[in-house]
Amino acid sequence: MKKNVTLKDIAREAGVHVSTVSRALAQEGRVAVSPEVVTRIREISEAMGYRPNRLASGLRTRRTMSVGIVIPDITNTLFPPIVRGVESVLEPLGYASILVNTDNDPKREARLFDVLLEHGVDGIIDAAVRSTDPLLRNVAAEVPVVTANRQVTEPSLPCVVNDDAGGVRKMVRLLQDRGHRTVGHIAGPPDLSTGTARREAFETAMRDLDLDLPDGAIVAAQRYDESEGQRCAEELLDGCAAVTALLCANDRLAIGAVRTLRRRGLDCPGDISVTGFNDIPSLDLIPPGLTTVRIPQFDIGRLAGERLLAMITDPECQVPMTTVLPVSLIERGSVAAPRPQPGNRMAGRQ
Amino acid sequence: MKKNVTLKDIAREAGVHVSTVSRALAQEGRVAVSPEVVTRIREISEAMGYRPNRLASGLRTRRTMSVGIVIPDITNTLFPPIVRGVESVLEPLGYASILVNTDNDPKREARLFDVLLEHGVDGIIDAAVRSTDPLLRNVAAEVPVVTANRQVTEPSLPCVVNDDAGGVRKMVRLLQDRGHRTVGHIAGPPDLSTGTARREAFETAMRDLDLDLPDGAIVAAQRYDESEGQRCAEELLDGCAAVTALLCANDRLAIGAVRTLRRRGLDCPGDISVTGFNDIPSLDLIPPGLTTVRIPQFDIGRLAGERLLAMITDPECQVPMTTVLPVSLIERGSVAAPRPQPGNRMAGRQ
DNA sequence: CTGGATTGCGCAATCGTTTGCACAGCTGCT
DNA sequence: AGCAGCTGTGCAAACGATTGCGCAATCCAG
Repeated sequence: MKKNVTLKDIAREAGVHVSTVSRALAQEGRVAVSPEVVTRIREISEAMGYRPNRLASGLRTRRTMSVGIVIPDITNTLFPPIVRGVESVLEPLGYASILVNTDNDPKREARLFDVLLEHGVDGIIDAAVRSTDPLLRNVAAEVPVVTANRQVTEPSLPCVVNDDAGGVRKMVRLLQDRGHRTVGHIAGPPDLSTGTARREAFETAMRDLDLDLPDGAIVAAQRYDESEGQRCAEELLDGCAAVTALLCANDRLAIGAVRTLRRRGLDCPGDISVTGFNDIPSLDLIPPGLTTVRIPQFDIGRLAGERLLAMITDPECQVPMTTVLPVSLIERGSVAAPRPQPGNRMAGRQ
Repeated sequence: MKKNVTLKDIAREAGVHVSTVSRALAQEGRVAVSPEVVTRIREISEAMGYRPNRLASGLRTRRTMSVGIVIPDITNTLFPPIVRGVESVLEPLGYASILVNTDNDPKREARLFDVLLEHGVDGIIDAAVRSTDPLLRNVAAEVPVVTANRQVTEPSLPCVVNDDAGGVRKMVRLLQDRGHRTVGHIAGPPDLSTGTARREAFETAMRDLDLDLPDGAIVAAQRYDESEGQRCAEELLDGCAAVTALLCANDRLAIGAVRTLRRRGLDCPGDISVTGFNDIPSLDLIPPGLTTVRIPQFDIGRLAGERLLAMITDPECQVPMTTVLPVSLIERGSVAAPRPQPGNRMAGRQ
């Protein structure tokens, strides 16, 4: 493991003081250095293969050129594009991203926040935040924080989120257009902003469009995953047989719901229509082709990155508290008109 | 942004010197500190919410408690489980992972290596390495490096890889069992170890099992993605009409190949069988259900993490140069017996 | 030609930890 | 009693970069 070349080495080579080297290499010093010296030092540092020591400079300046990205789980395909979006703005500037997975475990989350702060990250993007997250509040007191995709209830932290309400509204309208009157909702976890926002939007839209919302037509999942989708669909179908469509708070729930339908011998969309949310990658390849709401995953990350960057570079600057990104409806094969005779459903059920 | 509490603050509070605090907090100092002082200092540091400054300690010790993870692209579902595997061993010990995406771009890769080294990572796990990678060689001279999933040609760097050859062999034997005699191969990029290893294994297996390997039955992709799979399948079908099965070097190539078949009006597996490699997540949901080779993605990461950890904690230790993990065959719906009359294919082609 | 402003650079302190060394007090041996 | 060997703690020098301050040298105006 060979020794790295430092400012001192360059200074010795160039016959100047290390402070001069530092200033020559700094892009925009307020202290002037003669142009000739600058170019000479630049050349020497280039030739010697100088690589700044971020530890040393960070120690002195409290700026490490690194950020933390907090997500629930990188194997969930929703998040990688968000991460790439963040990177797309931070990486070109030389920032390193420390990525951590919380697995939705508060203990883990606390530990990971500590790890990030120990490393002195310049800022944090949190896509794993729960609606009420006391830890993050404390973290935000020490370093800039932006939440992505999700938000805290009290909008005390800048966030970049999707137009969840708009997406649900469009979807309910689509189902109404297709002739559905009784729509069930598999809601997301109540402790996540996406879970509650989409649920509230669903209830509002159903009311506004004068559709039927019987008891038991809404079941909330504990987690955003297929098995919960499966479980909730069972519960919902058992509790509310009248539904002709299932609006799910997220694609994975929807995939689980479709699986339940299949196991009950029901066809999607023939017997029951199902819709998702997010339009996660390769969703188009999975039958019956989920009709869903596409969210701009990459842009969520990108904008969150930009907001964070603004906060980092100018701590005084006022970034918008809430940035809502537009969503769009993606129609595939999982929505059809409801069967004319409700009796048909019973046939498939046997 | 409040100031952090430092060793000095604790020292003042405890009425001892900062060096004593440092030693009291260090898990296993060779210099003794009296037990009473240790517990008192521990309590005070706990009460004051002390958080060690990794920058300062890293500056002094050249150990930062962080590692770099280099992958081509986190949105490629092959890699997230590997990343989680690495984390599963490093995170509990308090390591932070700096994750970078190379996009298979050497320029980017060079920049990212610099970023990692500037931050003084204690080691690097590289899952994006090309067979010949001069940059990584230099990096490895400065810090421990383990390659995961892929390896460099000269096994000068410790690697944790899959039994590519074994997987291909099993697959060729399966196809033979099903009655195939002329099998095409969509090979991976020639600059990746997985590309060449699987291709060589394919050629060997075909020869060993005495199957037909006509000219044009092997086409190499430039990248591991669906569009290349599509393109290569076109080329292969045009150049070698006799094949009844396509063994693809990876799942994404296989998905592309299936798409080409569909566009040509050919059925998979009815007209042509197709197989993949890796068994990436949610592959089971995509029709026709790719028969593929499952690789232990998580374990690849986990073992790579363990190897790296060993190298970090004991620079003298000799870790095994090559660790090969067993793979298993996953049979789904994309393989069937070849059609008895080869003429049928032409019918579908019109 | 002189004096104040400006320019270019060096000096040294600093960021928070770690660690080799020194040293004081104590033990136990002769 | 004297001395070697502990043990527990303090001192101070690093690690590599940044930056306020000071001081020469230069410049320009009066």
